[in-house]
Amino acid sequence: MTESIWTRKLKTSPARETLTREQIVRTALETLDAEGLAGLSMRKLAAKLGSGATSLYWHVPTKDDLIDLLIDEVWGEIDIPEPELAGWRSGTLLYAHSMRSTIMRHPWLPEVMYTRPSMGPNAMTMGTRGLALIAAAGITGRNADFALGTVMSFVLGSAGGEVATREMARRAGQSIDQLATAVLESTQHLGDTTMQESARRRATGDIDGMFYDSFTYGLEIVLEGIAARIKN
Amino acid sequence: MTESIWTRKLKTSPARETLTREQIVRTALETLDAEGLAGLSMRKLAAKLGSGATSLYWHVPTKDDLIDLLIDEVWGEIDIPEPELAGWRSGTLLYAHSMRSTIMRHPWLPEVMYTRPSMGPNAMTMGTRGLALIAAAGITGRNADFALGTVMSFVLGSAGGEVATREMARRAGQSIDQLATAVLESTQHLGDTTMQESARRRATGDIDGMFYDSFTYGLEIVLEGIAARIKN
DNA sequence: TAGTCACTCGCACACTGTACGACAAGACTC
DNA sequence: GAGTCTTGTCGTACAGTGTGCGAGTGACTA
Repeated sequence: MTESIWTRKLKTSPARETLTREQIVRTALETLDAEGLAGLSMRKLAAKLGSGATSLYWHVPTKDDLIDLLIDEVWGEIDIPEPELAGWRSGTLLYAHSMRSTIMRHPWLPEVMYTRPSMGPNAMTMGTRGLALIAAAGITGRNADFALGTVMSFVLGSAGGEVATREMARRAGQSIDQLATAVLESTQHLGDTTMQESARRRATGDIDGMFYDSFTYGLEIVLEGIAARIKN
Repeated sequence: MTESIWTRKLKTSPARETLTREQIVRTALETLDAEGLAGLSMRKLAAKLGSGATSLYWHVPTKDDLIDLLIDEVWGEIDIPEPELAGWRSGTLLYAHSMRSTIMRHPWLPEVMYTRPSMGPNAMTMGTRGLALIAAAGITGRNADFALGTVMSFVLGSAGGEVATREMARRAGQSIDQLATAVLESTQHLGDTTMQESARRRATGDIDGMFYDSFTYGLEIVLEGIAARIKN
């Protein structure tokens, strides 16, 4: 007998201070949320971790793979209720809202989604649980895939449009309200009264509320359309 | 009197061979369609035009601005029928299909859309004509903006998902069918029968057709949802 | 003939992802 | 204790990126 387990356990635990993939993912996520996709470079990330730039490549094959990890990490934040508890309709409603707010917390998501559709474990369970909700509505087979796809497409498209607008304002150094009035002014020069009115609606009143209302209105349309499909 | 208009006109036309913005936009669009967003660099574009790299910057302030021009250029390809001719429902259907096929022709579109929402002239008229369709359905004011936004969000999300999947296969050097069977195999290891069946549906049978069916199914849901909104 | 305008372009800067190979520290075997 | 293996770090280097700057050039005007 050379050692008690206790000291031995201490020895087995990382003796040399070392980078971990979890650590990298966590820090990368923070940078991404704070500075956007353009603000994430391997060198800056390494600096933030206090390591050499190329050390990261031992833990992660490539930057794109790191982003895949980040996407799946974030999918894990989405709540999908059990259909037994919520019923298919309010369950899907909650799911859509949870997906939306996850995207709002991580505004870089839509941009990368259209380059690298994630197939990680969290994306998988999201699919499973989503299909369970749709199945509770009585839709099965191919149509279940389609119906779930419709909800996800809408949420991604809608939330994506919102983050894009906010990003545009940020880039121009304006608040969204300032951007809205700027757009309104630019429509004044055109003779297009339809767009003028639309722009005026956006420029006057609470924009955050309008984004939210737009989302719930569209979600209602989608859910109502699915409900109509069931009855027939 | 110094010159006849005829010779004068010839003189006024570009005497020195010179780059034009239209030319740049056209060539950039070709490269983008052929090689994707990552394949477009200012140097390569200039080389393709037979000019020095920084010459482009006289005609276009920055690469991002060039992409804005390209986005609006492409919006111009979308057909939006007059509501008087098609009625709101089939008019919106045609519009959505036209938007989808435009995105499929220019697969880089979704990716850039979520960074730079376009506000160019073509985007404007697209908005006007879209709102006209919705107005024909009897929806006005805020709700018209919302309803149109729902359709566009769905189309963008759905078509975006499709191009992302195709892009993923391309990157892996596989056909979409090969990708689908690869995904099916990867689900075999998991005990998740729901996703297994879903993956099997995708792996067996015509994938192009399935993408199309998925789109029309979702579009039907959206239109039905809007129709339900009108009746009440 | 001189001057102005419209445009081109080479150079340079700061930055990117990442391949490569040298290095080191702890763990394992004899 | 000595030697080898595994795990991990990191400096250097390469090929690329967007673009600011300033010099240069051809055509037109006064």
